[in-house]
Amino acid sequence: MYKRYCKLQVLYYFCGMKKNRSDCPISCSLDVFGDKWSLLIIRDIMLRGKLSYSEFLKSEEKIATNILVNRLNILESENILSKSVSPDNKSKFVYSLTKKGIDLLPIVIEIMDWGAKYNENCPRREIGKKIQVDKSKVISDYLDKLTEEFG
Amino acid sequence: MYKRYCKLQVLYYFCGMKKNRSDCPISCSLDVFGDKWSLLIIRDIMLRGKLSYSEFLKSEEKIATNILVNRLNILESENILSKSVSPDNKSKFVYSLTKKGIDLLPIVIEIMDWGAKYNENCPRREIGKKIQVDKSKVISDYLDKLTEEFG
DNA sequence: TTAAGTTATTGCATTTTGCAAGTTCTGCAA
DNA sequence: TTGCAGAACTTGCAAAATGCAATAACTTAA
Repeated sequence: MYKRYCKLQVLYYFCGMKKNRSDCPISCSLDVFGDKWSLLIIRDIMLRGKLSYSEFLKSEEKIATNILVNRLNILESENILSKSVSPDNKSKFVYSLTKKGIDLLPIVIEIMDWGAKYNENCPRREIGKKIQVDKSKVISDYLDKLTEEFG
Repeated sequence: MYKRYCKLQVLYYFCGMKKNRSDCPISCSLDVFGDKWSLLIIRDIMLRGKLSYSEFLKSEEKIATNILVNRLNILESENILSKSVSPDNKSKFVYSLTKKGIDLLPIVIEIMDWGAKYNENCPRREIGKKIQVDKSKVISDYLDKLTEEFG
């Protein structure tokens, strides 16, 4: 029963919501991931090795289950994530980044760097420190890693 | 009368809303500008030479007046924008980017590049084409320009 | 066929957004 | 000094999105 609902949700997304506010690339991008949750899901899968609904749910920001389902559907509809049955556990789904999703990496890295620079209460972890030393190397290294893993 | 209200809005922002969802720098950044409008205001001032309330209001995405006031207050409270009387027209305010605001440039550029790459209906303008050729040069050129203008 | 793990839905309260209309403020010119 | 026009801001209401807690559906393996 809820599969049908899920498909409806995707359908609504494509039918009703496809109106971009303008043809500005920044505006169009924000139409897709301009909210407080989408890029955190991307972060989890991109930098923290999380792959499944239940793992995303455990993140410290405490996303609600309905919001998570909704965002996963949108990101899948937009071809940023793709969903498949886990090879390890056949009753489980795993999400992977498409090329389009992997290409969000520089945005995520820049946001992380800015956030760490201007928030005293945000400690830089390994990756944050590496970014300070050589940001473009971090990006190209992760790009290779993600391409190997998902691409 | 509305000046007092404006100060109240800022007060509410500082008192009530200062709860970051986590100490992750990405999450903290999104707590500030993770919505569909804030970065469009930044874009207008950063790349389009817009400086005032009435100019922001004219952008093609058609932000509502109450949302615009709210976001300007937040961005000012967060020390991303600063507000002053226009030297040209004393009955007018102009906003300028702080250092913290200028440092959003790489994020904005990366979002623009991604958006142009994955939206056929988003034509690349001059800056979009320059980004394809040499992104880091575009960033450093604009950084110089913005620093001279605002910094 | 049932238990355990995983994913999805629902209903309701709260918050945010969108929209349209109106208000206040400021400087300037008559 | 008054009135006007441009600019900035507020308000009220409807609509949409979010947050929360409880529940339901699905899948596989035993």
